[in-house]
Amino acid sequence: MSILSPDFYARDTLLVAKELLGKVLVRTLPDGTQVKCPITETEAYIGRMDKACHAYGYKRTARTETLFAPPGTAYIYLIYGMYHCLNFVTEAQGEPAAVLIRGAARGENGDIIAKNRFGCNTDQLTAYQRKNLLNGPGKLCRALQLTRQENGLPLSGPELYVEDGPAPAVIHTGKRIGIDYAEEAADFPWRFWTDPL
DNA sequence: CTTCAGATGCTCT
DNA sequence: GAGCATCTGAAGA
Repeated sequence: MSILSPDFYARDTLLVAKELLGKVLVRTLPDGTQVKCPITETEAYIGRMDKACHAYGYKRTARTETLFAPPGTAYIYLIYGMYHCLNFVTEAQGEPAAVLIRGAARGENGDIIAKNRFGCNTDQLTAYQRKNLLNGPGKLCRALQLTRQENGLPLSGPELYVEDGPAPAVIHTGKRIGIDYAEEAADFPWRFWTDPL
């Protein structure tokens, strides 16, 4: 499998958000273990026109600085005081835009995910826990040990990158989650997800 | 299955 | 000081 290059990310954010579905997120943990997770849910944020984007109107602060980094950079921030969200910077450099990774499926070395989320082995999970391992941005970052320390990492690897993968047969589209404050942008249909694998 | 409250700390005004 | 791109456990239907 080939690693997606910066060229993949340096395109229209909505297109990248849709094409990321089915691609495989690869996280190399500090101990060297590689965990792989096919991406199942994404959202687009485009500073140029999107009041929900942290860098709306090209607002440049300490936090949004990463959104102005080259396409193919990881933007990770703390939300609600205790969870992290993983994004990939998109568009041409200087355009603050990104794709939020909201959900994924369990792939290679999935045992690590059960350990990080619930502190037990995969076969000890309840059916409910099994279905809710990676279906949210905070859960994903917890499972893959991603924090603000990993903010700004290039997606060219080795700590964090995306491999090519099969496009899903069906892509669902809808409103984004948790941005009711964003006025008209709250209704933009910029959330994309696949059927459960 | 559903709703609901609480946790918790960084960021910007 | 206010607000936030969320999650969990408890309680009710």
